[in-house]
Amino acid sequence: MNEQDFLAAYDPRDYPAVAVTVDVVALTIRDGALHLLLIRRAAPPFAGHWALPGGFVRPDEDLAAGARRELAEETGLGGERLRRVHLEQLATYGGPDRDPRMRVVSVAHLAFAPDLPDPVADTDADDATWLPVTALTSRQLAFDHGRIIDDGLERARSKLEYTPLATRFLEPEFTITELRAVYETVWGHPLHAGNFHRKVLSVPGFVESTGASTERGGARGGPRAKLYRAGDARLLHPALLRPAREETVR
Amino acid sequence: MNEQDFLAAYDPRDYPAVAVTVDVVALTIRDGALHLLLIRRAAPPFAGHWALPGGFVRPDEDLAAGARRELAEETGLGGERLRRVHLEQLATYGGPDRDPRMRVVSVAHLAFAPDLPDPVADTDADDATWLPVTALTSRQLAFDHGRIIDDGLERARSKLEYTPLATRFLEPEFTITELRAVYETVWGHPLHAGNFHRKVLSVPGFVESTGASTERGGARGGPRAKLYRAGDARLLHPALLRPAREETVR
DNA sequence: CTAAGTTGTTCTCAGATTGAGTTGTTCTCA
DNA sequence: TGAGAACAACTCAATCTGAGAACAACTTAG
Repeated sequence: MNEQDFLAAYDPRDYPAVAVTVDVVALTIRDGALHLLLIRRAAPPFAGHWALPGGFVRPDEDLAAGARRELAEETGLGGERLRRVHLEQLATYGGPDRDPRMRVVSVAHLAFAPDLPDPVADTDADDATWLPVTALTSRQLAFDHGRIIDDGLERARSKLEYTPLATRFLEPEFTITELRAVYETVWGHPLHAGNFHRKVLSVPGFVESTGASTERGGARGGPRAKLYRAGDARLLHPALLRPAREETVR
Repeated sequence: MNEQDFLAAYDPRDYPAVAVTVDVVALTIRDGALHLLLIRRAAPPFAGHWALPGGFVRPDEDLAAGARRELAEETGLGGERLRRVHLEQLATYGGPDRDPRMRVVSVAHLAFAPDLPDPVADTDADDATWLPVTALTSRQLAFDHGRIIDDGLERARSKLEYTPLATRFLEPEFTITELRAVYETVWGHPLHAGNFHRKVLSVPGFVESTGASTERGGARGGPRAKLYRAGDARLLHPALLRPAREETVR
């Protein structure tokens, strides 16, 4: 039987309930480290554990809209700054036993945000914070959120290779060094400054010059850096590949 | 309110019903052209239109298991040959008005299969066939399946760049020329035979030699080709990039 | 059986891209 | 004022890529 035949004869109330939620893996860079927005659960199951921000999709909203709403609620963000956050669908997690209470199919999303203020104290009991991704063990995480986060991090690392989305971690105007810092913290290892510079400027549409420079030199000296903004490319051609990790063959 | 609080106070029967289905974009190569498994709808809505194979997720099954089951039902495939089909999650489509009857959230999957027999006549009224992807206009497709197919094709094209999954379109033993033909039909343009050969053999873990050769030369002459099987790499390093299309910047 | 044409595989070579290091200059801090 | 930092540009060798040629092993047509 296929989907449509089934639906034709289907009374929703007769069927085992499935809940559809959206969850968000929201990443940002603070103090040179990759951080993740998490919520501390007050109630069981998994009381005291960390969980991804998320909730039910509302009847009138799109999945992406739901994810953006959840992000807005949890960060207190709105308007222009919310619109600048990159949001994409990550994957959907729907194993029968993800949640002990009922079947929950969760459409996970991935967000890249510039450094944001600490989440506002929400009306509900749970508290939200940005946590460094290195500070997490999967034991401290609710449900299968450890797995979702791992998938999100891997997706983020590979997205930086072939899209200009690294710019979404920064303010609209940035220096090449700031952009390199994004790559270094997401990929977790240092890059050659000169080669990175050359590459970024040579990929068409990655960045465009604003003509201006920073007001001051670097914190510990050095000349003022030129400022750039994101270009109009959606994809990087050629890509900016991360150096092969030792074990290319496994 | 977040997901977990909500669920704690939640009685499924009170909530607007959401149906969760899995759909499959199944691709194969027949006679040198990329084909897609489609089902002709008998009943409205979209009677007479083509639709992706799919159906409800069962209470006890995983999303991936549901997709594989749908694929098995529609192709009549089982056992070893079904296991060899590559299946991955594509994306989830859940706009409020996708289906005129009720809210349906559909988790689309993408499958790569070697050339398969024509689908068996199923018990239900609709008939299933492999159709060349070029023969489709979005008008002839039900729901938002045109969009899903487009996303699947683009994903397939890019997966060939950085994974060895092109081998999943072939039998377990294949020649380099057959592998090149997969790339050419999925990407839609010819590749340089010599360079392709060099590249495939130089990427660690892409293919390994069986030591054997084909029984006969090509249909119109030429030497026997060496046979290879898929190697153990999950990712191609370095990737096999498709030639940049003219408009890299848009 | 032979000739003509096709194809798998390996080379060659020029051009582009990459990795690594150097240089020069501008700036901050002590 | 001097020392150190860091932006930006450059150099050079190693590698990778695109394009084409060579050649032997095969096919079919005649």
